[in-house]
Amino acid sequence: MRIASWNINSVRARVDRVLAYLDDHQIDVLALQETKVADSAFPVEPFEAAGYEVARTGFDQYNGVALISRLGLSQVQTKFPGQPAFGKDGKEPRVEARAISAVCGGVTVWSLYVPHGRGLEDPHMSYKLEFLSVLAHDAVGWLTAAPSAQIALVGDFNVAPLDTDVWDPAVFEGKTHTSPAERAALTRLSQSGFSEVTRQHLPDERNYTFWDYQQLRFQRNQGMRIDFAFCSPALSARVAEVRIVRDERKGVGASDHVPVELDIS
DNA sequence: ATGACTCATTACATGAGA
Repeated sequence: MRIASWNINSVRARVDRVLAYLDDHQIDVLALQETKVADSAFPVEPFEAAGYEVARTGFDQYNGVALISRLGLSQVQTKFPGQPAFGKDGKEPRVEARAISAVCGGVTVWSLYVPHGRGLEDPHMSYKLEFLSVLAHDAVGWLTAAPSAQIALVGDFNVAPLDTDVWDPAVFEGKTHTSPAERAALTRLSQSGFSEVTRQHLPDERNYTFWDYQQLRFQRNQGMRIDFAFCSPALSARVAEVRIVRDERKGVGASDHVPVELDIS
């Protein structure tokens, strides 16, 4: 069984690329983030024509997550318990489309898009930390309830845990993604009993999953490692191989993130 | 030397991303 996660930065702009990727890489379950589309406009048909089922949640052009599976797709949830809401400038807070889960091939897969944070003092940062804190709390609860559960928490976590996960740590001083608070929030998730399997299998430094569109970041290999896969103990034991598909950053019309793939035995 | 990001939107400028 092969599970992949990919921040696609608009599924409509890249549906052909995703279809080609599913076929070329023989992906069984794909978790997408930043689909940037309302549910009513999601391109479900091309995926169904390729033999996949689709579950998605999206309200507008922001955020949006989806699961695409050819191993079944049941028990869909479009938020995790306690998932925090966000409202800017006094607007009514809303639980954004940043989490979706389903049971696919016997594994509960969560596609997660952690809030960006925007700035260390921005209200969006406390939202980000709360999002990760509640997620870690839920994760502990899921394992307590079912220690042998097969659960994968995959997605764009918007945190670079190590200095070697960015091309130049100095660039990020005073900014988001490398701050102690953000790193601590992600550490709490790794202390929940879940293991971050991409680091386990791919420990090499500067193995990035994102390169900004600006300033020739990809050509200069100035990237960030911010996409991860936290697996429950029973699922971690089945992870045979992990790949970061760097080639998907190449060419016209690439997302700024690349897929992360897990081979499950 | 050049020109320097991409996406979506009651679009032609703005918000968001990281």
